[in-house]
Amino acid sequence: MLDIRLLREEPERVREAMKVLGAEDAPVDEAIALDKRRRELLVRVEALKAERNTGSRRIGALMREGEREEAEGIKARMKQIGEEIAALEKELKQVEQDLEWAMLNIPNLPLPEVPVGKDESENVVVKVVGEPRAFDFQPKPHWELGEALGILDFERGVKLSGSRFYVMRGLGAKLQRALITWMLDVHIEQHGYTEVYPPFMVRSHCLVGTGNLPKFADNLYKDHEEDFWWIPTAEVPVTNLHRDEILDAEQLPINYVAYTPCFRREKMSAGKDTRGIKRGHQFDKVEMVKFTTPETGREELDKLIDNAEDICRMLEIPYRVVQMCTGDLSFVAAIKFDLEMWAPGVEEWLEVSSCSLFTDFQARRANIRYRPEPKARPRYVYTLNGSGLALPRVVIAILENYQQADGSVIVPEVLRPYMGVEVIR
RNA sequence: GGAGGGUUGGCCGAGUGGACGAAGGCGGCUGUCUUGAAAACAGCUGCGCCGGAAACGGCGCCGGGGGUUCGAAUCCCUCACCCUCCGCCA
Repeated sequence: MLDIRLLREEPERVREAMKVLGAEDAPVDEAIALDKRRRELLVRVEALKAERNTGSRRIGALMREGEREEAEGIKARMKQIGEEIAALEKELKQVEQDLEWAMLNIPNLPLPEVPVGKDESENVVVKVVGEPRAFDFQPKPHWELGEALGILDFERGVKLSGSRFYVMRGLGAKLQRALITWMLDVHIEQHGYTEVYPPFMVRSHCLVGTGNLPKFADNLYKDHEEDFWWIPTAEVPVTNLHRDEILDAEQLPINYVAYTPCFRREKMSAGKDTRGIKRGHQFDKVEMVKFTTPETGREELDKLIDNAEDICRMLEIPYRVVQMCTGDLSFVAAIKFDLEMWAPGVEEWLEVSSCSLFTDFQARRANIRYRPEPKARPRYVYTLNGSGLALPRVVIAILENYQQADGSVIVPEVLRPYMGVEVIR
């Protein structure tokens, strides 16, 4: 959520931002009008309430003194004021609800350094690391390798749960588990993160906090009897860990890392990427989440990206860093970089991480603040997150980059202690 | 799933239809005293919103929402969560 004062004081700046984001339909003008109306109503309601409070206190005093008749007179007048208040409050409540809705549907503003562009075609490749391996045979896609090795079972996944589900078995299942454990260990031991194991189902207010609701309900699974939603990413429960809290400045930055499964409906990409394990309704991810002060947020993003890149480097898989242009930023991000690993079998760059700085956008929605100085007023923190990394796609990259002519796959060196074998065959 | 008891300020804890500012304690901050500290004493001690250049004033907040009333932490309804007991169960 943006600061309403920003809309009040610099509406042009906000409208300009909506233009470069391709979000001209965001209800900026509605919000400005509703905010104005809200304050008009508030001034009147509060004046009436002040009058009623004074009157009620007077009634109390008169009753104690036994002046019943005079009290009755004031009572009658107070009742009338009460009715006026009720009428005004009814409108006020509606205006506040409408304003809230409008504010929840206005996206975050991009940082000035974000390149302007209309869609993903104008994203900027910031750097490419590592050389794609030269094969002396035709590299196979992971679904062929995985099925032949007996470590990926698509048919049975579909039998159990339909399309976009698969089963991992044997060393395939173990490879994924090894990656989870190893990545967690790297972030905990080498990058200083604290491990968190959160709930995989959350209440809707958490999703509002991170910005998945109300706009993106379409992509989420929910229980239809109770207010439980399956998390689409660990970002949701972990960011909400500190909702409605006021943190101490010395606590910041807070660095969390969490492994969770993620659940997504993928309605938007119906029919896309249905082959293999690139895009399932359920996938695993190790996610990093940071809480920082506004002053350090931007540099912490660089650290976060570097922490994610470390995983790519240690796995010795070629990758590139892509900066999202304004038109491809997510609803909540002020700036965002993706990490993409090269997959020679499917011949594409796979998004394995998405690292974003949300400034105070999520913090305002989730009410996460900190106190800069012991006595000072609380301020909103900055939140950040990034995958470190998304599992099935790293499995794809490993299978396809480390495959051998006979269809076997060499285990990356860093994973061998976790796998217990050097080759999957 | 059933029955009962709870949810009060950073923490503990009192309260009950009216006295403006929710007692008291702890913790924290400031001051006095002291060479310094402790102790003692005194004062301060939350969050949000609105108006205002500011000083300051007002409104709201005793788990969430709604209701009764001139007036609710206090009564009623409802939801959530916690505790105890029973049942069921890995």
